[in-house]
Amino acid sequence: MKLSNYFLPILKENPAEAKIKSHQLMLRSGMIRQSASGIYSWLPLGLKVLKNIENVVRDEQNKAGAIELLMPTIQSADIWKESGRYDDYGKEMLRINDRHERELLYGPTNEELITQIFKDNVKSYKNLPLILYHIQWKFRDEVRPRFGVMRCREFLMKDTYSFDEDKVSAENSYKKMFLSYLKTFERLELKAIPMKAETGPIGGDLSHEFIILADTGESEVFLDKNLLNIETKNLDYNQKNIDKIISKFSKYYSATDEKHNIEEFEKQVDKKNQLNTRGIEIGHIFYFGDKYSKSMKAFINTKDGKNINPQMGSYGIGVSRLPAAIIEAKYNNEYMKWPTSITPFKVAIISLGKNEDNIYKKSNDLYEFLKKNNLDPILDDTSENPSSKFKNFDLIGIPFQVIIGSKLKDNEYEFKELGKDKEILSKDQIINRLKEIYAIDQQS
RNA sequence: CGGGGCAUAGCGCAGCCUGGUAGCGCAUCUGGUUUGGGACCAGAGGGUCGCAAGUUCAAAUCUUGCUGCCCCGACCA
Repeated sequence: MKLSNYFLPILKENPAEAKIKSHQLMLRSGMIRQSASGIYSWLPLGLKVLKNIENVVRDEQNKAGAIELLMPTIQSADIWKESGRYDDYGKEMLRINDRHERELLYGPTNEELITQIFKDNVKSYKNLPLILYHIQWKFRDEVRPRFGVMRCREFLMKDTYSFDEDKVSAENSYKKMFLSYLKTFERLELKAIPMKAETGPIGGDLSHEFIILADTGESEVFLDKNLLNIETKNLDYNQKNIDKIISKFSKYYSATDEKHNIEEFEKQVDKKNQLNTRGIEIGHIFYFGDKYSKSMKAFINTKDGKNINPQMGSYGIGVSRLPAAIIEAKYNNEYMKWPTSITPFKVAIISLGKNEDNIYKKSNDLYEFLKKNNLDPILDDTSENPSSKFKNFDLIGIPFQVIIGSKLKDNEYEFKELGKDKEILSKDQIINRLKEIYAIDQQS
């Protein structure tokens, strides 16, 4: 992409309404714009990040054996009456009437609809376990939307639903998702800590929140510092592995303020390892048994000819919250640096030349070359001042820059990884370097 | 929903107290100079001052009502 043809409305100053750094940065770097309280448009740069995150999440779901489908945003009130949640959900649910005065709603979650789909189409234990998911927009009429896309009303969520014949099998599905979440957040370069959680309106008896530590987080958390050192790289989806990693995490104390128990905390955790800080919830998993399958009368036949309600779980990741969460976790007050797995462009070429001079031509050649090699570059071909270009690219956080100016010889390119020193490289060296970086990333 | 605040050009703000028909910086457009860390000169465009009513010869400014947005709390991916 050439910047002169792109849509990247950058703001030099922080809009007054943005109070936390992720919100400020997302507005300033032209990622999002607010259209109403808690409702946002995603501009091209923000959309690229969002889509890239979505793809990482999707890839890990697929690897865990979940199968993607797509349910609508608008649902009929009928199924919610059946499960009993039409009244329970209260004002947070956006209710709509159509022209025939039929009651509809903008889905805040999809347990009812997926159970309906399941019950209409699955009858046998032979089809279990079954794990289905979708990535779709949700609406929750929050009492107080705030912090940009962090707590907004319309948001993109990945929600997965598992169906199993019995509790043991259901717990395996739960553990699979547990692992999948660790791997997903690892790829997003986030240190996510699973914590035992309240089940809330979804109900059930087993639940974990995945929380990243950040001063601006909405919940207070208490944990053992040892949790921060648990290695989550290169985990496979085999049962041994899953049990091992889960037991590692369960060994140490962690809780949100809701579940926090001071006595246990003091007893279990050495003074020097006690950490009391704030966190952002980026994922939440639940096992809730037959809560929905029972109320909505979903049955399957077992091997010995009985009819039973399947055991269910649901698993959410706040996809549209993640760009903000990643900024909160990674922005160091000087520059933003996107993880290579989700960066909106793989490399920025900053041309300091004028239209049609040699520097411009050299920049353009490199641009075409990188493009051919699938290294999705963005070329700043505008006639802005150099300093303004540097500031803008530091702001939008593309992790690698190639700067081309008059100081360099013909086959010299200034290569810079954000936060590190400049190097002078040749064209081939740049390609090789970038291919290495991004290929390694794709393998994980 | 309770408490607090704000609303003037795309963004950041001044003007309001003491009423006289709107201004600054950045951004945008034109011409020229400049080009390695937010440049310079000259010119230009852009606002029914959130909406409505009232007071007044006259309202961005005073009064009342409404709406929107932000912050703190209870709720959540």
